[in-house]
Amino acid sequence: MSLMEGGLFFQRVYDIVERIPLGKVVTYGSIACYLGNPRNARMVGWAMHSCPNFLPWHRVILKNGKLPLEGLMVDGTNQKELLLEEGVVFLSNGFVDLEKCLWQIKIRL
DNA sequence: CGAATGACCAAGC
DNA sequence: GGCTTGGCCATTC
Repeated sequence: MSLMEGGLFFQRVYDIVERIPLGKVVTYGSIACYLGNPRNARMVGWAMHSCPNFLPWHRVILKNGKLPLEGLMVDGTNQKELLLEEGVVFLSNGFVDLEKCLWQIKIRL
């Protein structure tokens, strides 16, 4: 609310990201779709770029299961390491196993 | 207010 | 399987 109040969408995105269960992941497209605009995935990504550090930002990935910031260090660690600690399953190609770990958003606004 | 930006997505090669 | 192109639309400058 007080932080980055300029974007209403951003606030919505943060609200959802904050509720992602441990060991689960969500795609940018899913969030955008849940917010009403399936094509807003790009905006969701931008929202995450400015997301507060207390959010589980590492649980938000690309729709094909790939990590957006794979290899890059964020806050002392990388996204894959954080997900592995939570028990997220990775395939041999380095992508997240969406079949097992994709979280279907079932919360009410 | 017009132009640029972006941690995306789908389609095509 | 990977790289390129076009489209999308709220936020920023």
